[in-house]
Amino acid sequence: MPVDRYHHGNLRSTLLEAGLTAARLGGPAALQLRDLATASGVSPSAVYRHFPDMAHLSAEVSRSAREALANAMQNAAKAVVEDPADAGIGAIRRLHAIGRAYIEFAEREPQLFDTAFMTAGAAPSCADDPSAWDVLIGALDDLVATGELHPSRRHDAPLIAWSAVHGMSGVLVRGMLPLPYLPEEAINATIAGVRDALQLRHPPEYAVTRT
Amino acid sequence: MPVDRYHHGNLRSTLLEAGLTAARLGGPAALQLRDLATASGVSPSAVYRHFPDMAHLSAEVSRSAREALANAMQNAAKAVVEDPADAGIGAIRRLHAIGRAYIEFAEREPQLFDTAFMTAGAAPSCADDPSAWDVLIGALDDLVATGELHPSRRHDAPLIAWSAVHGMSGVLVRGMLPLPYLPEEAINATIAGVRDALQLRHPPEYAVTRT
DNA sequence: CCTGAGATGTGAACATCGAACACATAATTG
DNA sequence: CAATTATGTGTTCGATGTTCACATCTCAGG
Repeated sequence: MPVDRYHHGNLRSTLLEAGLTAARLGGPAALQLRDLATASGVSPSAVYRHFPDMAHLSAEVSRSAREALANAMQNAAKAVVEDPADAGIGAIRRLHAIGRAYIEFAEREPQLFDTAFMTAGAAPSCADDPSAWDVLIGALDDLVATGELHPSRRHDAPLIAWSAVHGMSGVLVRGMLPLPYLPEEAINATIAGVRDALQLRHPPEYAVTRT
Repeated sequence: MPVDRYHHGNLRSTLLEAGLTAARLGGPAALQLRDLATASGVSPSAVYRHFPDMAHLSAEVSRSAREALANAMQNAAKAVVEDPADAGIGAIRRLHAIGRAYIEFAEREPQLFDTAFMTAGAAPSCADDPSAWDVLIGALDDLVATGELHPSRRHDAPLIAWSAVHGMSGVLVRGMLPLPYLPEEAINATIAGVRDALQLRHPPEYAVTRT
């Protein structure tokens, strides 16, 4: 249908889509105005009708990447099955699930993860969009509500969880994990570390020793 | 002395120095061949006599930044005073010190920290240089030697400490710390989280409540 | 049904960037 | 002293983001 029309129709969203695809494959460096314009079947100057700047386009793509990350976490949390006999176990498993989803997103889509957090000290706060942070806050509130997390630990809990999970993601994305460690055990160690730091129970399927 | 000479003398180190200064002020984006050449009082093409590529120059500057970080950690560890009555306390305090030094380096020199870890999945391993990782390993071995860290926790310990400290650094550098948290308490929370995850003692001066 | 105004896309510029080349100059070595 | 190597210059090239005059489409109001 959209062939040979002088006007594109919805160039803005097409550019963002092309940007997301390019970022997934080549990271922030692949976000180039001329490439995205060509991929959208349009001349370079047309971009400026929808974005004041290449930086603004990149920022929007980065925001989309953060959204995709938050969605991955949310989906992982929803996939956790509740234990009817023990409400707290579900909350603990959800925290594990979102942490694991975060790191595995970084491992699965390293370039996109890099794009998500490429802003160099620009953003004054993270409060612009419903983000991974909010998903984490929700999970921690659940833990307090079910009595699994002591309220005195609630204040620092997001900082501990966020820094550990975000840090391990960055390590994996940059290929900075030294030998002989493997990504799989690194992820498990990080999740377990957060659990121990927050003094949470060990839910059955995440028991370290099984024998 | 070095005026109006056709040959610079030691252009390579001058370029690296200029690169480090530029990175400290403007981050990876400020590492531009022409600027560094001009700052070194030399024509752009001269750079290629000492580096095959701009990417190689940037990589060297990045390596220098990682070195500066490792030095900051090492110095912080050396500044810890031993307790003659309790050898273990010193080891615990050294772990705290190097973690704090890492994060505070990122806070003090965000652009340089960004430059230190700018490589996008390029490096296959981190084993190229005596790095922050080695300082961490040394501190953890000390903890085991003094009986403060249980040997069974030694294996995962570097992953836990590294991810948490590196992650909080990234959060602070990118200005991603949400309100109402302050950098100071975020740093304390991260250090305390690592300590709890590794089940270490609380050394006196880092006691949370003092009254 | 026009018709003109605003929205959207094009093409040809320009400045700047990393890079490549031939050439100039210094340092070193036999 | 001669010649080979090392190091720096000047010019040029392709690619990139950006701008501007112009072209084309859309659509509301006579």
